[in-house]
Amino acid sequence: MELRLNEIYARLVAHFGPQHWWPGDGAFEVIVGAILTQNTAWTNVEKAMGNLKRAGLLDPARLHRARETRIARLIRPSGYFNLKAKKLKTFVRFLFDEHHGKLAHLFKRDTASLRAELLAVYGIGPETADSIILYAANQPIFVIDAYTRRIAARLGLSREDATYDELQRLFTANLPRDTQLFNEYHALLVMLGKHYCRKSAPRCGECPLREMCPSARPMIDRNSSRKGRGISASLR
DNA sequence: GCCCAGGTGGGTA
DNA sequence: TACCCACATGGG
Repeated sequence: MELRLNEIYARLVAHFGPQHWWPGDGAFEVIVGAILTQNTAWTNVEKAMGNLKRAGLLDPARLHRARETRIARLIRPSGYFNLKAKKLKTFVRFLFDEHHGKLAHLFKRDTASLRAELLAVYGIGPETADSIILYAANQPIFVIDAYTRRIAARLGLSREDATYDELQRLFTANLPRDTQLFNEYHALLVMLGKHYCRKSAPRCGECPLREMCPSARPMIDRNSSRKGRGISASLR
């Protein structure tokens, strides 16, 4: 298994190049982005983040003081704005109540306790918690998302109904525990998912993993027989 | 007009 | 535990 995960990574890097996700943005921006992107396209999140930034609210203390209704108005483009405003407020309240408003204080604890503490906060589930741990706290944990789930299933690495923890174990048990590797690997899987391994109408003909993917051919056949948008159309 | 997007929490059986 | 549902905007 380890060999395949290594080969997958090598192919993705060769195809997409290094991603450098969330490097320059501060840890707090990463957290806000992680909450706003829940079940939402990143382009919409960028609009909402821009609004928050212009309003000077990409700052724990200022966000803590801001009205929830105002936050909701600003993050409207990211969808679920009432819910996400509540989640953002809940997080900063937690940060100030438990950690003096300092992310450095929160991030001091070991990965397992940090994860447990984040999961206890309203609005933070496994993926958001792990995104925060990996991309904001820079601790080695593998993030599982809809793309990772779909790609792993199509590659035959996991069952369709695998749980979050099972998928996470698949990657962490077969890769060196390295923050930078986990960061790049997850970002590359998202790129693959967006461009080739889409939910409907996957573009297997151009996928860098097509030779090692058992679902590639049936996927192409289904599409080409139905709409003529399979490998022949993809390869032009 | 329809499907989809870097999920999560709450309710019901 | 296992489903089902609400939450909502914007792009293809």
